[in-house]
Amino acid sequence: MQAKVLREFSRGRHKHSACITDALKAAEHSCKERGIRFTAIRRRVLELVWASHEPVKAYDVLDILRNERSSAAPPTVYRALEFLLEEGLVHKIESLNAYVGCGEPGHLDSGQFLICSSCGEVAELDDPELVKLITEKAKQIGFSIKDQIVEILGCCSQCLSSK
Amino acid sequence: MQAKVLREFSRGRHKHSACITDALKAAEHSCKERGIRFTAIRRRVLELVWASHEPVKAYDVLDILRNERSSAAPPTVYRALEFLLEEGLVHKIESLNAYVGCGEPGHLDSGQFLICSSCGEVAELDDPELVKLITEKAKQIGFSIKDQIVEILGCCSQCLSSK
DNA sequence: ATATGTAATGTTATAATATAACATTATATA
DNA sequence: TATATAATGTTATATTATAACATTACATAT
Repeated sequence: MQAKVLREFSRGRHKHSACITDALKAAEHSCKERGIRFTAIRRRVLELVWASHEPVKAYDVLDILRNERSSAAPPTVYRALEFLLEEGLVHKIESLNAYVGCGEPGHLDSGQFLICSSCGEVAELDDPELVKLITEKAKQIGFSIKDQIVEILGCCSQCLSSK
Repeated sequence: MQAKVLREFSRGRHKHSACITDALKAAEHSCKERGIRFTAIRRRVLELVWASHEPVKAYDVLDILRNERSSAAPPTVYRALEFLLEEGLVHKIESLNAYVGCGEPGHLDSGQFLICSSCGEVAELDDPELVKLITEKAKQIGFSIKDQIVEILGCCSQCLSSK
């Protein structure tokens, strides 16, 4: 069984304005459906997170936001990120303290991330087989799962081949 | 196939001084074997990490160390932790920014962690099947793995049954 | 036993990440 | 239009981690 790739490594091509547009539309739709407010700040933070191929730091978002909105401060960004995380619109990469747009908004599992330490990009997989195996292992010792974090560190194929 | 449990949930019993002693002995042995210095600071930090059933924060270690050694400062602790991480004597739990003793020092894989949000304890598994599956999935998209982070959040059996 | 290079630790300062707490404003809807 | 709630503004501070340079301890070559 092949894992579904929710987010690919960019491989130099792919200036992903289309991804951003799609992500914003999907977010808008998903929020409207649930009667949740997709405010200007939240939209803009999501856009900034998507704007980079690499995971984005909260304070990098803040630096940009400050140029646009004099009132921007750490809570501005962290609240927006918290909202986006809760709504499944972004993921936090724990090992980097950074954020990426969710490849499939609204989607249930938390995703598995491949982190290339060479180019800094991150791919997202959705692999039900892996999720299932982890769930089974936990069950064997009576552990009830709320969330799974899978972050795979290494080198992507593009970077490997350009060495 | 059953995962090997490198570190168990304590379940109230198990005041684990024996674990600490074993861990220190194993660490000493492993360092001696490799001609690496297991200094007093490093030993003490490892001991303090092991002293708790729960993952330990760097600054909690520092608070204790300050009472024993007037020169203790953040770098004292972070350097010791960095050393212990490199030598495979402790693990960092990325989602908690905290550290646990490695259930099997010197051991190759990075372990899979079950984190109970109720009691705060962490169990460590070594599951070759899971490692293998992750490795295969990565391979399918041409990704070369350096390290795997698996942190499973939820509730341990003890806490589940005491609800 | 002493000199010497390297590794470890000491010391000070600061960077990077994140949250608390309370005030104000905007929005939905009764 | 009043009101409750959610969102944002604002200030301050907590938490986590590293940089940079000085000093000390240790291993080992002589």
